[in-house]
Amino acid sequence: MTDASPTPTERGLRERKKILTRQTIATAAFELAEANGLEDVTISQIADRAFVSPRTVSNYFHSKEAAIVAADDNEPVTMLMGFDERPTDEAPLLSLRTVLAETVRGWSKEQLERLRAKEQLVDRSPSLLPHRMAQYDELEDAIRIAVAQRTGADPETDAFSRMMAGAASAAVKTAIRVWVNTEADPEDLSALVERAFDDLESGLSPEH
Amino acid sequence: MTDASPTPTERGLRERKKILTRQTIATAAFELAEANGLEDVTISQIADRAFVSPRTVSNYFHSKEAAIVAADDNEPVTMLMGFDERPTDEAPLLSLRTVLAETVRGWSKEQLERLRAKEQLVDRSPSLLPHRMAQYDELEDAIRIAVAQRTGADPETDAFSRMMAGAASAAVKTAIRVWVNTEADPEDLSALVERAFDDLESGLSPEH
DNA sequence: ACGGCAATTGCGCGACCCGCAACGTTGCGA
DNA sequence: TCGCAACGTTGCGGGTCGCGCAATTGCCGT
Repeated sequence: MTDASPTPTERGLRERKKILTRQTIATAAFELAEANGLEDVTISQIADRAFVSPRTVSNYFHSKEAAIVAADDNEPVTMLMGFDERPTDEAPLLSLRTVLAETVRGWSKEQLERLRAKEQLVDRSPSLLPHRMAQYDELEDAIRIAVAQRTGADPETDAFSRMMAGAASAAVKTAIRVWVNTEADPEDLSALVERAFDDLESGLSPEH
Repeated sequence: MTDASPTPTERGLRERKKILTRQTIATAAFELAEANGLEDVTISQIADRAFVSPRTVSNYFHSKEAAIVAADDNEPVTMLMGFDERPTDEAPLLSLRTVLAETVRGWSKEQLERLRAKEQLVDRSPSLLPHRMAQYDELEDAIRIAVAQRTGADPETDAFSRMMAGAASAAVKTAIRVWVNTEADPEDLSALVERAFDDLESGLSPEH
């Protein structure tokens, strides 16, 4: 995301098509960037590949960087699906752990492959990094709001839900980064998420 | 930062002047953005105010956004000063807590005021957000490397140091965000940092 | 079926990004 | 002290981008 409005809960064909267009553009941008390198991609190329006009590309994204990074959108909203169904008295950190690990476990081989490719592309092209970070920040926001809603706190000023959200999104980020940097891929991504949460639950004391 | 190279350890007049120029440009950019709004600031204006040519502004920063956000640089490297002097057997989280809280405590009234202004500017101008996030990511990187160095782990693949870094930088971020959103400013920023670390140490269990 | 509304498009302009080459200053060793 | 090599700064130029505006297209609901 990074751009535009809150994801509409897809009413009508109209909304659906809009989302599709967005994905198409993002995917086109990503594929071109991976093939040609970030610098050699222009908005026109992206537009051509996505069967829209250059102007439309700009309508959906501020910049080509934002478009590239939005490819294969692992949307925060999607990742948190199921959180509200967890028992209200459960510790929020446990709910998050469960839901996030579950979500990640559900990702297909192809999704995972694209995720890895995306992370590696970001590593190669530093100017993508800010936009990637903004995505993690979106996840953090979504978590913060969900947690605050459960605990009845004010999402803006409550330190605890903020800390929780920061820690949980950091866990996801950590798992992904370690997974990407581990050539051998000895462990499953969702297992890495679990391990990251283990660290959190143990107060980050060095007893690994 | 977000841009350029690792901060040189200021040898020679040359390096010093370069850093000064950078700061001057960033400050000019920030002040203009705060006065006129992000959209109405041009590189030429920034250049004029910093007494350099527009081309030089581009030499220092990829974009005006990056320049604005770099104002009053609370550099990660600076924030971690003192970490290496902590006893080697101390728990890394405690070292971080101590050093970061100390650093923050050392910020002057003016620095704090600019920090608040900067955060609020970012809130008003969403396209600054990715760059702001990249700054926090830089802090995270610095922490990760420092921690891995102490524990002798590989900074790239070690999950624990990554998690630690993510959590610690999230603590700083949390403290700052809460502090900014708290109109009354009832608590000191460094106290908020301490509280965030308290949450971490207690494994984020909801017993506040 | 049709009226309205939202998405898409083309145009145009001002800003931006960056390679290149010229210029001036700095720092260092002879 | 002097001179040269290295480096920061600048102007220029061209390609790209971001976006306001207005016209057009095509879907949607009644």
